Amino acid sequence: MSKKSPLLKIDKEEAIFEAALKIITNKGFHKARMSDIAKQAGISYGLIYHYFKNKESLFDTIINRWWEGLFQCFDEILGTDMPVETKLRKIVDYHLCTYQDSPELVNIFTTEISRSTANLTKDRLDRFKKFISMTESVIAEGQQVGLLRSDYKPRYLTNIFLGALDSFISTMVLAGQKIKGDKQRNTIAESLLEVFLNGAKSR
Amino acid sequence: MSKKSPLLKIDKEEAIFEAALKIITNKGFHKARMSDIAKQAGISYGLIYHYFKNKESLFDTIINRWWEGLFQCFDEILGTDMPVETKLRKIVDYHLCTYQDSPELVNIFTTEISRSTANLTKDRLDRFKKFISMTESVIAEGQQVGLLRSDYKPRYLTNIFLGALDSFISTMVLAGQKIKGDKQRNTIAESLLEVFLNGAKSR
Amino acid sequence: MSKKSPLLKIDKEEAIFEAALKIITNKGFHKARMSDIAKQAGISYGLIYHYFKNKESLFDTIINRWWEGLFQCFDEILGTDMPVETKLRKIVDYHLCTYQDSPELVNIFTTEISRSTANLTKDRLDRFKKFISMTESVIAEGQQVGLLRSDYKPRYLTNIFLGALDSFISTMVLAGQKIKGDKQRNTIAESLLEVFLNGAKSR
Amino acid sequence: MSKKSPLLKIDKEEAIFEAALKIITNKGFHKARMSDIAKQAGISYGLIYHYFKNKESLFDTIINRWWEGLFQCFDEILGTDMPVETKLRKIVDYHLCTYQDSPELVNIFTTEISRSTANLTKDRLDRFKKFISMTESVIAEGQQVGLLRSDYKPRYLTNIFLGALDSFISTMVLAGQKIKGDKQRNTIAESLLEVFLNGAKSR
DNA sequence: TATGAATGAGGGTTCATTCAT
DNA sequence: AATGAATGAACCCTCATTCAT
Repeated sequence: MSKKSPLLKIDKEEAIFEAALKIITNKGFHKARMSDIAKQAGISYGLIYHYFKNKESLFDTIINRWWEGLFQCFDEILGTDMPVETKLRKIVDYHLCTYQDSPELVNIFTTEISRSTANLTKDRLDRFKKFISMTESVIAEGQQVGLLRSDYKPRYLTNIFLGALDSFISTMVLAGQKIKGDKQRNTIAESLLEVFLNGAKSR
Repeated sequence: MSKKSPLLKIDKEEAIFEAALKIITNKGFHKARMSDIAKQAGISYGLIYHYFKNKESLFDTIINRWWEGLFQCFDEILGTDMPVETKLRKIVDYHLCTYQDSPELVNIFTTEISRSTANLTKDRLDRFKKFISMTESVIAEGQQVGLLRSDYKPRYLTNIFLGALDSFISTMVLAGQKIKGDKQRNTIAESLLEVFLNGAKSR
Repeated sequence: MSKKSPLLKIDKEEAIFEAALKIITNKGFHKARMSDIAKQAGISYGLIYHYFKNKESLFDTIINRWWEGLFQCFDEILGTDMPVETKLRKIVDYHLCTYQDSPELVNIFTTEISRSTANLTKDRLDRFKKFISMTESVIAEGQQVGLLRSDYKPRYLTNIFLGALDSFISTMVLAGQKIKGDKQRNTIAESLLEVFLNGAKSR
Repeated sequence: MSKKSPLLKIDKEEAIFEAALKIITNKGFHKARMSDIAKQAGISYGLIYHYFKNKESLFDTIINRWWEGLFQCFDEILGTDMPVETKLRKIVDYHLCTYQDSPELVNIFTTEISRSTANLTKDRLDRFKKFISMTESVIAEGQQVGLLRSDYKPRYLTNIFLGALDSFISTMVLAGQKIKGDKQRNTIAESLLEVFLNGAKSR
């Protein structure tokens, strides 16, 4: 019988993770202090270094969670015969669902990685390029099957697609908006896709 | 014939400005050191402080240049009877032309302001909101005149429009791409607009 | 028996305090470097900032110690029926005793606060004025009970009294003199008071 | 015929001197910037270096003016047969008259030299000690002729005398008081001297 | 003389990281 | 595992002084 119930290792690590998400979201990676994160997590700041090698690796852990989910999403998409519309919808859904669960995670991805060269390491850039090119392969497939117009480079259409998606997220992040319920999420996903598919449809 | 051609005051200030653009683009605002900027500008450390009050104000000067150009662009658009397509085209052109002239300026705007809450001051957020709402007014006009579908909120279409635009820029920034010549710029602008107008067109 | 006797937290803070006293005494507040103080205290540079917010607050802590002692001294004086001579003697004794214990503290008070407008904040000036006016109230009481001549403004006599006191201190400070033992302190206190009381006595 | 009447060399130097007096009085020697002084003097700050070697020497020039006047005062006193009361009165008068003419000069002497070890160089300390010992010789003479009590060391009485004098000055400086007219100056001088002479008189 | 642009050493402060307990 | 004191490199900014014109 312990007087208090200590967090398990995994819980403590998760607490630090969540704290880092919140602090980095609010102040940005550079202005986020390890002491801020510790305070937010309710632990002493020396302890962070038991769970994470350093600030950089804490950051990487956050970003990894994003990429792992996203690449898992692509695993379910690529090489299957599901319709291109569905594939695009899944990409959109991954973004919006993650935003629903953890707006901070999406925010950090958007501000610190997707848009910034400041924190860019080779590893990070590589994964980013991989993400772009996997999306592009879906777009290209859409052009091949006649869903999307072929007079533009696949890269152009990819930019437009991801740009529209990204912009929704960013705007909500900046405005501090939450996605309230699955219904609102569906509305956003559908309007996004419809405008894109309509605009880019083959004729 | 002078033995050397010393920089005029205005040139020196501009040299610092350009150096700051380059350094901040490469390292981000926080990692950019004033000493880096001085070295890049080819001047001594303290001289920056003759021309700019401090790092923050140097940053503001950069951002201001972007906003001034953009708001001037809107001055030529808002309240005129030019077609909505032309208005949207002008917004796109401002972004692409500025990118052509000074990719760094656009990059900094995109990474440090448009996406980041880290450097956000009230002033900066206000101007950002103003930009969004001015764009929205053009979109809404498009809905009123029957160019754009009215079953989506103007804010949604605005996000899609700006998102697509922003994404193009960001991708080029990340990839280190330059826009080569006016012809390539036109192609980008046209595909962007056509996809958007098609996708969002009233029917 | 411990291998070494580490300083307690409170001792470390006191060590910094003492180091600051010494350095500021020797070089003045402005020329005193935080690194000097750290070196003198035998600690690393950044540690000072664990104990004191910044240089200014370290300075304030020093000054506060002076004022707290002095105001406590007045608490024991004001509103009591002890003879005016005794009250004045207590004021003199506070100065001389503090000088005996910590010449640096008195020196800093004298040079950086009592005489200088350079470091004067509103708070500091207010406390100084309070000190003057409390002394003046003792002098005025001496005039009322017929101990001191009433043909001069109480403020004049106060100046003469405090001036003589201050001058003793300053001279010893400048000369690096120490008060050796209670007997010497008594001699100084008595000659000071006798000359003042004689010179200012009612007749 | 010049469009404006340029200041003579001596006037310009004097303008800098006066400006330095004012600025150093307000901000203290360390916080006083050369650019502040230049602005106050109405000249460019590079020009100060034509008239004064550096900041330190500008400071010395100020202090010298004080000492020169004071030592000249002692020249008229020492070795003459004028009564000791008159000699002391002349010392008091020099302080008060100088304060009347240039409160800043007296203030700087009081705050930066008489009380501070921060700016103390050997030269400055030597002159200060010379001043003390010349005053002491007058006091000692007073003891010899039976005007002042001999049971105290001359140095003690000197401290009391100079302390009272100094305190008047300091209080007026801190309060921003001016001496209005010769009559007020006389009152101050007389009360000071009377209290001292009474208190210290032989019996 | 006169200007003010230019230089750069110096110092306060922050904060990631280490380490003794 | 946990704490937080301790370390010190890094970086912004100031300002006395120099120098080209």
